[in-house]
Order: sequence, then C-alpha cells, then structure tokens
Amino acid sequence: MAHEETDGYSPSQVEEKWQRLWEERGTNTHTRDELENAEDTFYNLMMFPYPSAEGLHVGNIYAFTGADVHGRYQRLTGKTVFEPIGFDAFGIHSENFALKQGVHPMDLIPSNVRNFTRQLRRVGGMFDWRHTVDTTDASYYKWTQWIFLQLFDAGLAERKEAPVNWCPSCMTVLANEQVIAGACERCETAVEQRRIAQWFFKITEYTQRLLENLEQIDWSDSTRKAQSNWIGRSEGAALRFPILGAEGNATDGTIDVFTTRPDTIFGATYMVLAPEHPLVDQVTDDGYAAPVFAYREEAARQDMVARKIEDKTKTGVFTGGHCLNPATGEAIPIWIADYVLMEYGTGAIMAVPGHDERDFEFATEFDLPIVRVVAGSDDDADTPLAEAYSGEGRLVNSGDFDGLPAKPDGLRAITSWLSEKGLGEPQVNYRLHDWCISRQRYWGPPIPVIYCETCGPVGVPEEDLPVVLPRVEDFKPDDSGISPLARVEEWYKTVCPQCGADARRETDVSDTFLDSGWYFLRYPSTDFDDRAFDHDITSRWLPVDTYIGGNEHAVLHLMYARFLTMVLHDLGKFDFEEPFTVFRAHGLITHDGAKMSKSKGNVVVPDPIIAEFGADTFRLYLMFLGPFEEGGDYREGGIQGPFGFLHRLWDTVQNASDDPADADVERKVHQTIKQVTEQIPDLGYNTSVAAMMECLNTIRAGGRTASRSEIEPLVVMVAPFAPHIAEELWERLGNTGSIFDGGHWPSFDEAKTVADTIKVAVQVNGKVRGTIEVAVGTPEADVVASARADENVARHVEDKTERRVIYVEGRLVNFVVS
RNA sequence: GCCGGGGUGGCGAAAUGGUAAACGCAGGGGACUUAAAAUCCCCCGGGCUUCGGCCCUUGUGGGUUCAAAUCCCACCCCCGGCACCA
Repeated sequence: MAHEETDGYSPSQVEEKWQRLWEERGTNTHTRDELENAEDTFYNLMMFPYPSAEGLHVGNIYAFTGADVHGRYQRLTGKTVFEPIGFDAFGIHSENFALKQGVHPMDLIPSNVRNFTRQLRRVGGMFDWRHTVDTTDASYYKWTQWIFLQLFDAGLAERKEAPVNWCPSCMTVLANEQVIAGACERCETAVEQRRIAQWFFKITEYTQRLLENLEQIDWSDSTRKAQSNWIGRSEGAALRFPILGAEGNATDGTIDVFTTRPDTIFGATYMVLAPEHPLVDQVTDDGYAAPVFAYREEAARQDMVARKIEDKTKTGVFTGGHCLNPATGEAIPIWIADYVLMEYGTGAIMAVPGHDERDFEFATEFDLPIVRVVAGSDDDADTPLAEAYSGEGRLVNSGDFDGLPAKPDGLRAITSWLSEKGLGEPQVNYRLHDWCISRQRYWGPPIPVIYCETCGPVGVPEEDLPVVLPRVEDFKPDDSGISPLARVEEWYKTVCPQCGADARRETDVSDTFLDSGWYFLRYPSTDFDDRAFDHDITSRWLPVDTYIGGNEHAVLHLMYARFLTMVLHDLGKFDFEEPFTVFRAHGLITHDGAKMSKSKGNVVVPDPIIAEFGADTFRLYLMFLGPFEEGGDYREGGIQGPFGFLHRLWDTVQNASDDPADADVERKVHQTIKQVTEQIPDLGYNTSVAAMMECLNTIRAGGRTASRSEIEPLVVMVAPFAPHIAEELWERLGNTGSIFDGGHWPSFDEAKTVADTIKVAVQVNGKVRGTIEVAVGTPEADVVASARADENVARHVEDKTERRVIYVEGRLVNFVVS
C-alpha cells in the first residue's frame, strides 16, 4: 500500500519526476571536458559494492546514503562534486554463487549489475553514471593487469614457492587475512598447508612508510589503530645462539632468534624451532630422529588448522641437540614445537619460561627449568614463580646486570653487551607480510605473465593487454592446486614475447583486492581507453577528499590501496602518496541485534519500504536512526517520524506566504542553519535532522502559516537527506534550475542566533532552585541580585551563611551556603 | 588475552564540566471531522506532595570539583575486530 494522495505529497510521483530530470539534464554526471576543467573540486568516494544476486540490503543503503549526504552537502556549498559508483564483481563470492546456481558468472554478473543499478538510482544517489566501473569488464581489468606489470617491472612482484593456506572446500589458496582461527573465512572449513609457486607483491618494503604516514592522514582513529596493529611493529633484538656438537663442543652454526626481551636472556633455559625450520635436520640427534620427524609431519598436515587455535595444550619434541646460552655459558636443549611459527621472526625462539606465558606453559608441560631473572617490587631473586611474570622490575640472577631496571636499562645494556661479543644487534620486526596475489581460480583477471623455457617469466607487453579471460563452461576448481584455466590448452599455449619460442601463460588469476586496490584512480579517467588514468585529471581530482566505508576493510583493502598508491607515486605517475585524505568508517546496521546475513535470515530488503514511503523518507529515517559512525539496530515503526516531517514540510511550503519573517522564528532558523552547517561535515546527521524537525515545529507552532523566507533555508538543508522533495519544493517556491546547482546552502548571521533575553539557572549548593530571565548583557551583580530575589531560592538561602557565589555568564548562578 | 566502540526513560537517542532525557517512535487524553487519514494542542523516568515544591535517577563502587552522564581510579556487562607475533 502506498501513501500517495496524502496532502498532495506523492513521494513516488516526485521521485520519478526528479530522477528522470536528473538523468535528462545530466545533473549528476560530468563530461570529460567538465572533469578536465573543474574548479573547486571535491572527490566524494564510497566503497563500491560487490553485486550479489540478492541485491542491496539496508546496510548497503545506509552506507551509500551517508556518503551521498556528504557529497550533496559539499555540492550545495558550491563545490564541483564527483561522486562515482561501480561494481567489484570479480572474486570468489560470485564464482561460488555461480557454481551453486549453475549460472555462468559472465551471465550472472551483468544481470546483478543491472539490478544494483536500478536500486541505486531508486534511492536517489548523486552518482556519476558516465564514470562507472565494473572490475570484470576487460576495459577495466586491462589496466589492473597493467598495474601488475608496473610492479613486475619495478621488481616489486616476485614469484616464490611459499607455504600457503589451502582451503580443501573452496579448493584454493587463501591469504592469511582470509583465515580466521585456522578456518576459511567463507566456508569455515579447516585450512591446510601447501607449498605452491605464487606471485607476491613486496608490500613489506613499504612497511615503515605505511606506518609513519598514518600520523598524517585524517582517518577514523579506530581505522588507523587497526592498520597500525596489523603492521605490528615490534622493537627488540636479533640474537645468535651457538649450536653445540654432540660432545658439547662449539660448532660454526648458530640458531638465530628474534626477541623483544633480550634483557631476559639469562632466563633462556631452552630453545624452540618451528617444526618446518631448516635447521631441524642438522640439530636433531640420531637417537631422536624418529619422533622429531613424526612430529614435523603431523604439524605440516594440520598446520594452520590447530596451530592457531588458543587454549590448546602445548606439544613438542626434544631434538637431542643443544645450544650455548652465551649469557650463562650453559648448554640448553633444543626442542621443536608448533607454537613457534615459521612465518614470524626467524622461526626460532629463545624460551624464557619465567617471563613468557607460552614458554612457561611449555616448560611446565615438559618439566624444563624455570628461572626468575626479573623481580617485581615485592619479590626477590628466590621467590618462586607460579606463573610467567612480564611486569616491571629489576634484573636478578643475571650476572653483572643484577639490579638494573629490566626493560629500559637492562635491555639496552644486555643488547650492547651481546653486540660487542658479536652475538646480536637491535632489530625491528613487523607482523605484516608480503601480499600473495595469486588465486587458483577462474573468476578474476589473468595474471599477465608468460613462462618461457629460455627467458623465464616474461611480462605480457602492454600493447597485448588485456589478456582476456576466456569463457569457460567448466570453471569448477579441482584439488590439483591448479587454476581451471590450466585445462584450456588453446588459451594458455602461446609464444614468448621476447624470443618467440613456444611458451605458456600464467593460469592463475589475481586477488580481488588488486581490482579494488586502484578503482578510485580509474573513475575520473574512464573516458580514456589508452591509459589507466590520465595524468592531468588525476592531478586535478586526487587524492580523494572523503572516503566513507565499512571498518571491515580497515586493514586489507585500505592497506593495499595505500600500498599501490605509494608504488605508483614512486614510479612517477602522480605526486601524492596517500590516496584518501579523509577516511571515515560508518557504523554497522544490525537487525534484531545481529549483523544482517542471509544465513541468519534477518536481512531487511529496502525495495518494499521505498515503495511504501519513498526514497526520501527512507534516507531521512536511516540518517536519523542514530550516529552515522556508530550504526544502530534497524527497527520497523520509527519511519513514521521522518515521513510525517516531510509531509508537514510539503504542507508548509504549499501554504507559505510572502509576509516578512517573524523575529523569533527567524532566530530559530538562524540557530538551525548554524547547527546543521557545523554538524553535517562531521557526519552528525541524526542531530542535524533533529534540529531541522525542531525548526519546522517552531515555524508551524500553533498552526501558524510560514513565510517563504522562513521555510526556504529549511528546504535547502533538507536537500542532502531528501533530494527529490527538496528539488520539487525549491521549484514550487519559484526557483528555476536544480537546487544543487549554484551553491544555495544558506548562511547564518551569528547576531541573529541570539535572543534579547536569556534564561539563567539558579542553583543553591549545586541544586537547581529556580530560573530567571535576564536581558543579554546584564552586569553580573544585577543577575546575582535577581537570582537572590527568586522566592524559592531565597527560601533555601535564608538562615544560612553564604560562602561563595559562582556565576557562569549566560548559564547559571550558584550560591554556595552552609 | 590484546585493540576498538558502547552501557542514559517502554524503545531509538540528545547533552563531552554548568537546568539530564532535546528530537523522534510507541502509549494516553483532547480539538477538527459524518467517519477515517492527515493536521494541531496537552500528558508521558520513579516516588512523595499541603500542588508551593521536595527526594531519587545516566552499568557498579570510590575520588576530584561550587557543580560530574561528561574528568580520574577500580570493577562488571554487551558489541565488533585481532589473536601461540616471541
């Protein structure tokens, strides 16, 4: 049922009319010429959606509307706003869906894109449909491949065999980021370990810059913090422990470890190697070989699965070998255990059970010695440890270093002592690892590399791009670890671009995060088919002014986009190195307290709501529901508020007079303009809407008729939230052209926001006992005098001694009595 | 365990040191109407009241201040993310 004829305001009629006019007039789109010559530009970006078969849900609309309000506001202030949208349509989501439904992704994606486009138009987003992007279109992925080649030529793409996470259900390699607690993030199947030759981008060469730049960019704190944690810088030392021979004699070999606590080296009572550590063979004594190799095999099989799950009791095996603890001069046993991970540090640790929780647990399990080397304030050297102590304290049982404060001084002293002996040096370590971009899948852009027996891997020459993804009916991955494209001989057989010999194409495709890692560079340049991005247009429009998106992409997408931008900057493609000047994370819309998901059956579909109330009401409602950066729980019913508000606004404009504005009403209008103007740029949407409602209530109080000059500013302020009705009312107020053209955002006069008189609260001992009204500018003494004269105040003050009077101008008087 | 965000009426929330609960939903009463919708007005945290007011109330317990939802200390609970990172 649609609320059509109410009061003459028909949302569907108004919205159809303006969506049609926007399209006919090109209100929201820019020509190439306009982009090339625009002044006062504002690039308003939001995260482009993955076009699922289900269509947009309320969570998507929430995010896009919040970003659209921001863009429309910027435009109303007179800026030239570029607000593009596109489709992130490659990847495992589409491929899995296609496999399940038996529809080829090449057929599925276009129909999903059409549906998304329809929905996005219907909600009234200010999207530039002339500059849209679809990552699966060869005209886009041609340039994704070109980006790969830029890194390849710069030596930043490297092919190496590496242990990778293998999902036996999805039959593909997963990035570490896609592994949640040892399981595939998509299907929750336990992940195995495999070794495959793959392409990596050397993001680790940019670690320090990615970290340092975080200080300079205006991003949500939570997002910056997440990035910084992900990079995971830790300061410590690289130490070398000499390996002892069978008779306890010194050998040439050392076990290298990374530790953040070199100050605790006197407490290192054993060593642990990761099971796959290359030195395992060398240090293992013959008598221990059988259990050691059995353990190693077991670990390899279950590797990423059980290894990263907490609360698992520690397991491990003694190798029979020993190292020298260079600090104590004692021989200490070498173990292998799966709690030490090959991919972090050196894959080996010095175990200090007294002061590391994990080592303590392991030592307790296997009866290894636990030595205290740090004493807290209440302890001495001999107090036994009931658990690992990692707090502050002074060194004990540490030879000449006893008594030094453990962390700052002892750490420095011991590190330089070891350094002088040639046994170590300070080192910084990072958690971040190189970005594996190979996917043994079908639905992605082929990696543009050709393997030649004599020339090795050769990049596809730029003039041969794109390497088109062929239509393959059987694209189901199998567990051979090889991409479905490896079954298409006529596709992969080719000749070497360098020597002309028979050669073979790379049959892996690239990670979806590569598609989405540069799309914002493409948008303004989609008019060019001979370059990824035009230099002049890029310089004019980028970096992005505001990027709004979900915090679920805080680490991966945003990190990769920053990395690619830095690389392209270093290659001289443009002169900025951070792509997003401002990033704001929007909150999450939940329903019945949980994230919307198909499996939980709590997805809210926007289309019927829009059909009933209109896009304007729906947008207003979503923005009014709570703070945009915090999100909120979707609930039915509340939509009546915004719906009624738009009806009253409509009604007020229809009946508006040409009378001069009322002074009190005008003050309210100026106060509202001030408040909304201050709050909208900070995404304070819910309070802005509340202020506008309050303003309309004042304008209509007692059923009075508004004057045009009172109501017109309100129509403009509503426009970012409810653009269709705003256009219509703007026109009905006698204006021509779009409300969004010409910078019509109202300005306020500070002087007109204040009244002649103000209300002052009167407190006695901090409790409010009355309020008085005084003229603005009344001297303090007079205000205090009238406060004292208030009947109720006088009752509380009499018979008491006045100790102090606090006066806060324009706010309150507080009598302190006793 | 670590990092981030929260905890305020029946509900979504507002207030970031100065009159707690703005704005809205739901609920109750009234005006207009043949009727309904829409619109407008009034009430709406709890308790007491001689109807003037008084007392209590922002997860819990302490503290700072003339004054605390807001700042400090300790703790409890909820949501999101990361997690054997040495």
